[in-house]
Amino acid sequence: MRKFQSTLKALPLFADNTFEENALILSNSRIISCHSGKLLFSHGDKVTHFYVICRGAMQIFRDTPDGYEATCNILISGDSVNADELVSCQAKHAMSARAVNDCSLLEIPISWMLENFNNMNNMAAKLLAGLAAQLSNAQVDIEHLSTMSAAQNAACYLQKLRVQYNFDPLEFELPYTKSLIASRLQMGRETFSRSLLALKDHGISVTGARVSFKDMHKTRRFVCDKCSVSNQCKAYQDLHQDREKISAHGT
Amino acid sequence: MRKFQSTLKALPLFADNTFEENALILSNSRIISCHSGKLLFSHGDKVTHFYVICRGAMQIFRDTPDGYEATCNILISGDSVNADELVSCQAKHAMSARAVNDCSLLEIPISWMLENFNNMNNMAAKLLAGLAAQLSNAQVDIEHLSTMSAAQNAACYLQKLRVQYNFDPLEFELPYTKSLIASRLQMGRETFSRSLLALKDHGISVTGARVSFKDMHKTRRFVCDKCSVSNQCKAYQDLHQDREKISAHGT
DNA sequence: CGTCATCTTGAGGAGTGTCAATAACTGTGG
DNA sequence: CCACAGTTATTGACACTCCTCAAGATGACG
Repeated sequence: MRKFQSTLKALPLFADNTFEENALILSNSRIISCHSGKLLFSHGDKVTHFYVICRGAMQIFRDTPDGYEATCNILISGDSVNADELVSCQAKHAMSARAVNDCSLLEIPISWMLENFNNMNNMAAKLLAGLAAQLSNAQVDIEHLSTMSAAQNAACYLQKLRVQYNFDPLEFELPYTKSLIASRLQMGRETFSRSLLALKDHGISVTGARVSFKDMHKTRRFVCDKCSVSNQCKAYQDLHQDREKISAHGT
Repeated sequence: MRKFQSTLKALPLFADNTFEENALILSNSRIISCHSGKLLFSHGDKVTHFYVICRGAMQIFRDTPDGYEATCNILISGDSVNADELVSCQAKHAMSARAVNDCSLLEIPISWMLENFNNMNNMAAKLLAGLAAQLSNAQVDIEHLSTMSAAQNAACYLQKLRVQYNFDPLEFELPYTKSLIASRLQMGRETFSRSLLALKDHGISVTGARVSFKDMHKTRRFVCDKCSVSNQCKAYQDLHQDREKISAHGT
């Protein structure tokens, strides 16, 4: 168990805990691996555990009435998967979660979390902060959906990816398939494809999975200003520097 | 100050506090009135206070680049106005808030809240629960925006109003102007108007501000099932019974 | 080289936003 | 009680965006 102490230290949620507190958590949890494509849980399943991503990315989605699946979010290392369900004491999962690539997850029983997270130094505050950040993101998504074109939405998402992964500001590779991104943006694959073409006029050229920003001036005029900066709240600001540490340890 | 003890007791956020705790809160806060149409705060203003609605309704909105304003939410008695900003320690308001009708608000300095809410029995948990509920609502909104027609959206919102205000299940009057509701639903006034006409085919007839449900079977097949039940989390389930108490005392 | 998954491109149509004109409602003052 | 102005709501016509279906292209991998 000792070897996972550094894993926990690298997760924002547990970073401020004492050695003893994290040891207590580790003795009541497991680190599981979830290989690419595997369902972690499905809509309607009983909520048994609270999960935090140590490595990899998870797609959170719901099944639409017409048989498709719509992606609500794509979470990465450091993110809590179901903090909202923990807090609102939901008995059943409202969404489904699937591994986008090979993942490591910290798995803590819900009952244990409910009894103990209030006693740990900053965990309640961190959970609050994480929820507030998620809410803020959701509100921005709503704003984007209702006021911006598909192309603007796509451009904003590319910006967000750049910030989230701390990518090279000029060029990077899409970390997910285009279909997944389109689904995340609540649009059809075809519309996303056409949108990427349209971005050429606004300083972003996309060939294959390679995204490159050619003219930041044009781009900045086209996207929403909220997406060029990190909208994480204070407690999560250090996350970028931590990502590498997290990935290094979470195996 | 004594007379406001019952006002606080009626607000879910403070209902579980002791007499002494609420006395402490009252001695560090004010109850202000905000008449219809008045701006409580604007986007960009410094965040100085945490607000809870005792009576009336507040429109939370943002200004769109093209000069209009888009409504994010309409909050009513018992709701916290800016719990997210409190928790994420934002220095400036991300949205604006305006009174839809004459309101009473509990106004607590942010600094005091930050220092003390962790010490009160259940307040941190209540704030968490409230945020989780808001997040869940936002996610449902996204789902609705991207998968349902304008008419379905409108029908769902009518259902939600019925639940939120605990209205007669068969007939009620819209509590806001149609323009405001349309804005809340992220659609044009005209589209909302046409949607209401279309609802006749699905068991809902709207004439003027009067909404009546004629055929629940048809309606239930048309709307999303999440909107017919309260999606508040446990801590807020008692709210319906409390609303009258709140209104009675919050003057 | 074939197979499978993913992505692109084209054509057509449903749904919603926009503009403009008209109608209904609200409150005020004569 | 009625006339008036101001707000709010409805209705029509039109354009545009995005979804859908269908076909073809590209790429990864055995």
